[in-house]
Amino acid sequence: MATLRKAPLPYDHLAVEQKWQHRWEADGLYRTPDDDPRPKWYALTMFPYPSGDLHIGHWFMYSAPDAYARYMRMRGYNVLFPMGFDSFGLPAENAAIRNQTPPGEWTYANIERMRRQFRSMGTVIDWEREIVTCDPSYYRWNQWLFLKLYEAGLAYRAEAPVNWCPGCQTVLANEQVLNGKCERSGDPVERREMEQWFFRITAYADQLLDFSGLIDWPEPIKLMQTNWIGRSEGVDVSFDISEYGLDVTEISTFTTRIDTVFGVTFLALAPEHPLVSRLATPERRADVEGYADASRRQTEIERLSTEREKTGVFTGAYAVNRLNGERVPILSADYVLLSYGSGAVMGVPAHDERDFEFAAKYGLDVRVVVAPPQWSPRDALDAAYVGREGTQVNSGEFDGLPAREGYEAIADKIEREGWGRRTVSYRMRDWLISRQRYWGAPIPILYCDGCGAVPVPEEELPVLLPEGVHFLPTGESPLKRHDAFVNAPCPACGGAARRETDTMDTFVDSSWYFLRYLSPDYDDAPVRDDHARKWLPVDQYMGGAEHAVMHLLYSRFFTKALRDVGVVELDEPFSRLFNQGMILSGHAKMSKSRGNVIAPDDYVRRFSADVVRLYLMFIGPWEQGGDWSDSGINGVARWVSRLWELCQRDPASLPAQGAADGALMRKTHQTIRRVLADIERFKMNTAISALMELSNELARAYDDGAASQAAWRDAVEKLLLLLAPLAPHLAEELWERTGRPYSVHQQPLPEWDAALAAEEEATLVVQVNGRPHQRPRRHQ
RNA sequence: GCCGAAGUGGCGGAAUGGCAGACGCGACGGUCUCAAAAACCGUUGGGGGCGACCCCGUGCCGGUUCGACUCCGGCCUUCGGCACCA
Repeated sequence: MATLRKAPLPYDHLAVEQKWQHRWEADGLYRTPDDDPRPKWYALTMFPYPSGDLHIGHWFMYSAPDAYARYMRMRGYNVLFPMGFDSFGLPAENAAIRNQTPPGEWTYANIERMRRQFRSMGTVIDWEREIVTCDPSYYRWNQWLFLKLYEAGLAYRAEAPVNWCPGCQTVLANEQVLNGKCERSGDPVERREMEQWFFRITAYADQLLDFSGLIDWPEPIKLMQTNWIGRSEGVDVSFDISEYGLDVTEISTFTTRIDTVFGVTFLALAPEHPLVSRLATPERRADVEGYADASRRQTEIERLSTEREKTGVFTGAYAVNRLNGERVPILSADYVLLSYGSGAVMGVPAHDERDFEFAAKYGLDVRVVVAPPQWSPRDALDAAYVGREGTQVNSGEFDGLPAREGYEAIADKIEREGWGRRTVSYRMRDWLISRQRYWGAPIPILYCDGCGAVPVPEEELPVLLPEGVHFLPTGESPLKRHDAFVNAPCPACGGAARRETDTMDTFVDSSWYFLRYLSPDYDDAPVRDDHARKWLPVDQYMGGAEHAVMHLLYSRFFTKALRDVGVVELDEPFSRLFNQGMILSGHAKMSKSRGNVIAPDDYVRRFSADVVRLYLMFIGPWEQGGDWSDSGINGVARWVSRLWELCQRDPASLPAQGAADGALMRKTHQTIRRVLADIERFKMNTAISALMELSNELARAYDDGAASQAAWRDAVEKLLLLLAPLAPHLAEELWERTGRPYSVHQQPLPEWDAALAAEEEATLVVQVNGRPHQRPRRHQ
């Protein structure tokens, strides 16, 4: 901290801040009563993982929401602003493996430290409502909710190809794989065939695409969710393979371009498609199975690489295109994904870029069936024509129709003939929630040889995580080797059964945590009905955009699913959403290896929590993040020092009438208007700069003796009220020292008067040819 | 490749159709001091002029408008998301 300002603040900030923190807590100033008659406002910020320290990113993330919550309180709302810890997860387990400390011990020690650090911020958080997701009193309800979804058919177990992270020794949900790598550890993800638990989020795809229940969400987040869900309308059309005498007589394919079906020159099946090996002719079998094995062995990264040349292999079999009776070859190709549509594609090289590239490589025919404008039958295509504008050609009875009409006419015929039907496909997959790790909520299921998968009865919840387990360096879950945990009687038949040893994805915990704050100690349900009715939905949610398709989508799904099983009456969890940006240091992400980590505690000791908070908000618009600079925080400390001195000036020496009274009042009302509007929109940076301007003007007016005592007192009072949400300790201390009644945080916000805020004289700018001309002198 | 966001002084940023650069940082000059730090005062987009002032300037090229950082079209760069989704 070499460049930091050496002079401390002109007051003992540590003593002042502790004094008020204790007083507020002793008075229960920030308790949120459930029976308060004022209108409710549920403000929520994403809760942290208890990694050990409240770092500067947390301070950045919580300063603006705290100011916002305080602002809403002063606007007269009964504001709920709770906090908790998202405390299941891998770091605790990795720490346990490293030093053989139980994950719970490590986690709770971290939570304790972070609670202290949180308190040093001086937030408005109601700690009586704190929740800790790794606590049995919380995860009991996680398990209970799982059972509700299970009963409703929304939780199911299935064998499926899954993403396996070798580093984390567990499977991952699709959303948790980025570019073929584990979102957490960065290890390349492998494909495995495993029996796992899923939540049927796809059943809600259309509801999740409907954002009409939201009041104000960033458009980019809605768009990301829309793209992630990836709804496509198209047609399922089948091709005849009855000539092979199998029990399966047709292959179904999904297409969004049924207008191009007369251009089909091959069929491509995913290598894992069950029909591939059955259709392969004896002489092709070895090649086909070798190809399937090779694609199975590829990692996600290799398979997903778009630069890679498409590969495939001929099965030796043919399928009949029922629209024109043609026999087309069936190939197996790894650009076809088993998990999308039916895992089979009708190949139309003339009108699909991928099919075109594939056909070029394997010498397959290219037949134009949607003629581009200005196209002549003699023209060969040098690329696929994917436009929807064009005329049907080579398409039998549909020739001459515009392709858009051809699409409908062909779809009608297919439905009439029973060859297929219009349908919708989604990119989104069901949510894989099994994790092969210890530190999570156990999935409350038993396996019995006689009865199969049996849910743990509600009254036996929670299924407790056993303590005192031994961790192997491989990361393998100790639950698997824990006989006392695994062996349990079957609830159905009383015979010997084995417990599920997988735990739930920690995103399950955070999908409903906003409910538990409403009745954290309630024992009969995850949330009390009357409390849910009073407080929900969350009015303003705040947090990082990195959760666009994970936490935010999961929470929306959970809310709708819990509504449907009767737990809550709610369509959307979060009415308004605001995303903050990221705090950087030296224009780079903070990391230990870069050595650019900013430790907030050091700065708090030197400058006060208020200065750190003010600086983090002053650095720029909250949604854009910002770059930490030591000289920047010096500037805020300087301003706080000036404010301290300024607000305590003795007005006794001021006159009864001041020459600048009008100007001062105008500035005061303009400042109120600006600050209120800015905090509302999370533009804390401009709210603070407006206060700086007002304080500058106040200082000038005092020095010039141009303010009356009354105007001075009024302006200082409004300045302190506006400062209260942004610098709560400083405002409270100055409020007291200027003889005003405790507490500034129980005062209403000042109001502004449009007439008083209006400029008294307008400057008329004369423009000639659009340029200012003869700029008038400004009158002082 | 597709989708989205953003490009403004030395730096963080302000202004979303009306005097570009508020507020702050940094820098420079000054006051105080034996000296320095801190604090305080002043100057600070670039260029020109002794001066009142003048010219240029918001990533690039065009357009709309009396007037564009702001709206429209096309490009460039950076960041974020998705990435063979048929």
